Amino acid sequence: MATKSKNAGKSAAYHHGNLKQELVSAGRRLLERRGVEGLSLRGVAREAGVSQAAPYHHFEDKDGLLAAIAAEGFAGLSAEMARQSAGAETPGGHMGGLGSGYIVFAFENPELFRLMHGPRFAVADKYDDLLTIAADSFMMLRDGVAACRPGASDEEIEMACHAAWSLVHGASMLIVDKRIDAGSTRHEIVAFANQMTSQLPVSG
Amino acid sequence: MATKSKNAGKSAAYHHGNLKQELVSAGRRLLERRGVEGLSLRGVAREAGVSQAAPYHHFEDKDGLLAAIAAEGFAGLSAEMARQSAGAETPGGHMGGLGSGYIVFAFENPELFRLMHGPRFAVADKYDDLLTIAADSFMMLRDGVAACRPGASDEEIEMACHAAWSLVHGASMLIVDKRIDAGSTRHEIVAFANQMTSQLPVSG
DNA sequence: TGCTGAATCTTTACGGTGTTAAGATAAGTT
DNA sequence: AACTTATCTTAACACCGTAAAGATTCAGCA
Repeated sequence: MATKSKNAGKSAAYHHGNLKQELVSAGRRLLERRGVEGLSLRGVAREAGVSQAAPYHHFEDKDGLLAAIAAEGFAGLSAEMARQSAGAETPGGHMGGLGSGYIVFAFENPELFRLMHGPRFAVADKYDDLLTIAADSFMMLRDGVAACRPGASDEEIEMACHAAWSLVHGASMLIVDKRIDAGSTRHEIVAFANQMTSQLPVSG
Repeated sequence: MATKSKNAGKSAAYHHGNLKQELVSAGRRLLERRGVEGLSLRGVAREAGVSQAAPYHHFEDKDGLLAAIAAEGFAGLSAEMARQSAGAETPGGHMGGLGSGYIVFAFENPELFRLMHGPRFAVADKYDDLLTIAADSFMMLRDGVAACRPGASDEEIEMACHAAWSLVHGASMLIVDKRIDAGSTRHEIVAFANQMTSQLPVSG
């Protein structure tokens, strides 16, 4: 009874409720299927079953939608880092988990990872929300590094943090680009990542 | 005298001699001006003063031209690495030079560096020429690492090499994406790169 | 209940893009 | 000279991002 709220029964032609989120989901789906280059706004609208101009009522332009997808990506990255580092008992182990999480996320979401670090959001006087959420994972790394070096100066910590970030980021990129073969299963990737991070002075 | 060869005087309407190389050069020019996303095949043809379909007589498609541009990029990368490491007297110093060259090249050719590591050539059953020349810089790194660890096993060397590569590649990417500020002059970048590579066990 | 304004979606259109097919022109060969 | 081949142009196609204008539904108020 009572088609009171939105979309009571099933026939959601106009106004189907949460197009915005559905466009983001459709975008993520197409992203891993066709790659960053093959991702078109019209294609996303098609996938969501909506006309080509509909997305413009929810996003300023194509980059706006991509920024929303990238934001979900950064949230997933932080979550994976938290997951892999949970339960570690030493600062070094915690650090290794963070790095493994970073690399595992890239391995399991290659196109999303590429989008997140593409040239689109480098300017970013817009997209500061994106930069904020993107900074989360960096802060996790920095805290991990700081915990490994209790008495170190700020400069030392910053440098070690840059090195750790560069190491895991570079490894992720090279794996995604298939220039390094780190295995094909999640388990192998974790092992590779642990060997990798163990080369850093912070976790020694 | 004799307008014997090609393009004797000046008026090169049809057949102006070396369109292929000129398209690559025009592409590199537009690349740093408008970025990877803003680079269109029609734009390159325009810049070279030629019709929109002319490039198809020299390259299979747009990716073919981009691959040629990327190949020049990898050659430049190897050259910069050789330049920065020349004259080093210790294996560690040599290693640091290689890393600095890598990072300096990325800093000075950001869009080219992005193109070189974009998603386009990851498939690469075509483009194996590109992969070959791209492997040059990697082999320089590997030899440098091996020289630092005379008695090490192959596995150890490979792992250390992957770590070194990841470190300099990640730093380059993060600098290009403006997520790390490593300074604005070539001198500052070299200093940053040296601090960075000194965190690796290979150069200790 | 019915009316009104706002939110949402569609249709249509414009210029730009990658790519192909057909024709024009120059260079090289015999 | 004529012929072949390489090179370049023009014209066309489907796709793309985006804007303008119209249609449809929803929410609140009489």
